[in-house]
Amino acid sequence: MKYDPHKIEEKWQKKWDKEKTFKVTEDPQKKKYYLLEMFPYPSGKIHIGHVRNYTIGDVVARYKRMKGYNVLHPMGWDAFGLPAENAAIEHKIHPLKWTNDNIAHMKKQLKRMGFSYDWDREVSTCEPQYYRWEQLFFLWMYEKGLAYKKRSTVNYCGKCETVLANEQVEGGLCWRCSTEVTEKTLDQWFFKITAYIDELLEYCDKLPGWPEKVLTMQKNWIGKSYGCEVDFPLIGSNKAIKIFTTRQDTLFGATFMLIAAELPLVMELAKGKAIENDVRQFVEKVKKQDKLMRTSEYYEKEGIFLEAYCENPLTGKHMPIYATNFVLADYGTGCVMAVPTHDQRDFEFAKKFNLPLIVVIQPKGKTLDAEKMTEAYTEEGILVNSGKFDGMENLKALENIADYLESLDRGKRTIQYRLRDWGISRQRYWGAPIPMINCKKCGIVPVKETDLPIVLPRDVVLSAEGGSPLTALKKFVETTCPNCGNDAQRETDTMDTFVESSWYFDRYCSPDTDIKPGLDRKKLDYWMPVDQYIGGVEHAIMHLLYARFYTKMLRDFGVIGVDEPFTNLLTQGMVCKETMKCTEHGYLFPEQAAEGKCHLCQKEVIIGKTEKMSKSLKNVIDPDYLVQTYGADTARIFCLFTAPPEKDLEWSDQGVEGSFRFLNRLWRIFLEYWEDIKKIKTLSISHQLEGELKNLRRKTHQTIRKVTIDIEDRFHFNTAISAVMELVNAIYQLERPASTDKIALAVVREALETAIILLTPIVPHITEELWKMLGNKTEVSDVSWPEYDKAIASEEEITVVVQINGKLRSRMIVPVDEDAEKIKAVALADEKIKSLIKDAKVAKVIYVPNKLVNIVIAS
RNA sequence: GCCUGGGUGGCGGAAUUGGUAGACGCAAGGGACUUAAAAUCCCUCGGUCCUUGAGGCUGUGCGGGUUCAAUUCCCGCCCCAGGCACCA
Repeated sequence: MKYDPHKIEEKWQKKWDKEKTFKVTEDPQKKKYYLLEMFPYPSGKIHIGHVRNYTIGDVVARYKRMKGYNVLHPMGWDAFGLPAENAAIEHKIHPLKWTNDNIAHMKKQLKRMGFSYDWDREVSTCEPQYYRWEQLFFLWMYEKGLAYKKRSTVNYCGKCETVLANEQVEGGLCWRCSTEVTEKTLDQWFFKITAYIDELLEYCDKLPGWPEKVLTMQKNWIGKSYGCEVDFPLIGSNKAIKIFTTRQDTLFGATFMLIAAELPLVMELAKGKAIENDVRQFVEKVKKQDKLMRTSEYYEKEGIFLEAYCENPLTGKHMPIYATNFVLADYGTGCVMAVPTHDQRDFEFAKKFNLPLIVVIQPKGKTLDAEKMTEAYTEEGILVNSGKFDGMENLKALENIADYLESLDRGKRTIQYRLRDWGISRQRYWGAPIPMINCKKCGIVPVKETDLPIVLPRDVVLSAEGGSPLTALKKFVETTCPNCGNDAQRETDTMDTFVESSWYFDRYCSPDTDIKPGLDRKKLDYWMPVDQYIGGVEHAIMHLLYARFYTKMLRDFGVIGVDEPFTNLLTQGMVCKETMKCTEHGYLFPEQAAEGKCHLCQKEVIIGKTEKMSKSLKNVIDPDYLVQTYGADTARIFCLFTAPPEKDLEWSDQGVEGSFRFLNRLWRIFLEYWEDIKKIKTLSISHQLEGELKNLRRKTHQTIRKVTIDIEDRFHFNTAISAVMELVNAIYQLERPASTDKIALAVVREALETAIILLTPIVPHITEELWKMLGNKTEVSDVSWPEYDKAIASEEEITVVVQINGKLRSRMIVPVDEDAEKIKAVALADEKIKSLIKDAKVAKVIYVPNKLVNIVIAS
């Protein structure tokens, strides 16, 4: 009987589907476990990254189920987003149809993988019954001032008359028509994430189940810094320029002022001067520069003198004011005091424009000369040229100078954050409508709660040009003001799709609740928070921070009762692959570049960088072929075996074969013993064995220990699988006992049963089949996770190595936990060691129990 | 550029707290079985040197350091990946 994965897998999947094996309800008698994987964007087909993510999750879900937990393991669709609109434009399919077709296909693929989802809880975010609650929350947020409108800039293509996503800008040009992208200012909706900023930061230290690196990234993203706001009076005016600095210790060295070019203040200062036109041109130029690159160390620092001066509040010296490209408008006040002697960027700028340098920090034991400096001195030191603060250590002076500024009323201590409020407006069709109305008389008016949901209309035509199709749809836009009853217009911006993904895990707890607020508090109190969240590390900052913010907000609305949504987080590494490009036809799918030639023009394909698999780069692998050729169990075990979950996986076709071979090996050794072990009972724990059988039984119990630790503590499935492979190898190595040797067969049965149970979360189909063949009435997924016996698993003898000066010289086999002095004596008596030591003096003998002896000799 | 990770044989990886570097698997080579092939089973497999041994030296991105002992800790550098606020 051959191992036939397709037959076995489809049989069990049908059963799971029909019997709703993985459906769960709240059961106060059982301990709950909420396992969540990041839901997918329905891009068309599942990719290897999904298979990896969901296999990891499924192993944990099935493992916890066997451990006796009531496991919630849901799945759904992050169904709004840009690709649906692009598909609509390119293939003339409505985004809804495109999305739903993709969902249907991907759902089939996920089911074919054998994942243990409770499909009755499926959620699709583009459905009004989902986003209506998000619109309700929006109204509540508006009421509390947590949603507000503010002017902000977007990337705009004048030719397409369309707002472009960052992804749609290629080297400053529109991806469709290559027109130069410009900045456009619009009134947009923001969520006030900064209202929760300190709680978000504090809880970074209260999430022990999160990877340290993610918390560090979030802390840095929030970027809390302590400093001072300082006023620099404008000469010839009663106004002042306000700056933020964390380096008030260098204030006496500030010799000029820098302003971000896009600040309105720039044109105000230039107004009416001869340079006004030049300044305007400079500002336009800067606006076109890449925001990322502008602040780079190597980017050309540009600036223009505004023919204006301000006064240093401590020295009284006049400081020329420049507009520049390397100061960010949206951090701090957008103005920076320049201290060329102690900031490298300021130094370069000062050299370029021939501006004065004053040293205010002297390093210990050296004297800096402003004339001879070739770069800024950014280390610690002693203050000079700083009035009454001279001689003070610069770090200590931070406090004193802050006090002084406050006493002069020229500045005050402030806290500055890097994190900005969350802009959620999108000038797009395929998203949740923002439930607001613009009335000429009443201004911005919220939709009445009773009028929700504002359903996204279906009958729109999408094209590459002309902006959001909602704006053009009269029947959607035209409405009456809920306040005064006059004609008014609906908001046509839709919400960022990160809004949907900020609460879908709540909705899974009560997916069918259709009364306000769409979340059943009782059910949420049972399931929330998520015990284990698993997803790509690329979401480490934005998605996770937004979800944390939204959770705290919903808590304050009384909708849920938890402070944080995810107790434990596993960030899996990405699946990466090299990209392939044709000079004429752009990125190519692997099958479009067979034998290194473009399928359209036969031109040589350019192999590009290795990057995260993504549809836009077309460097994707279709998991269907894996399932078709080897079955879902092989695809699952391969994804787990190839690398530990948190590590990036660079795709290679090698290795799948080996995973398939292992399952066949398990199948064959099982068949070898099948007839003989069917009716054999397992041995009691206390049964004494000798020799090979004793060794096999020890290996069996050691394997339980190893696999349990690897799954429970580390999620290191690759080493768990290795351990089971070793156990299977050990069964192969045992000399085949006679059919009458009940004791030996019982040991083999225990080893095989153990291998099957331990592999159940990983490869659920083949194990279910083998378990049934053993004559069991229940299913293996309902079996309790096995416990190992400490006595059986323990070794009696152990290899201890002998080192001389840290170099391996000999090894010896000794009883485990042997007396230290005895072992040292045996090591020194070793023939080989003796001949190596000869007459040298033994300075020290170190013994690491059950591991090694290191003999230190004088050379 | 900034923030965060990572770098170990031909390849994926293992080494859990500073203690035997290379588990397990892939690829490769050799052998057995077979008319043959596939499948299967067995053996070899970091590099290098010779006196071919239960051998020596060397080896975890590069250069230093701490230690009896460093893939692991510290300092400096190189390379790769992710995120950088409208891809999700």
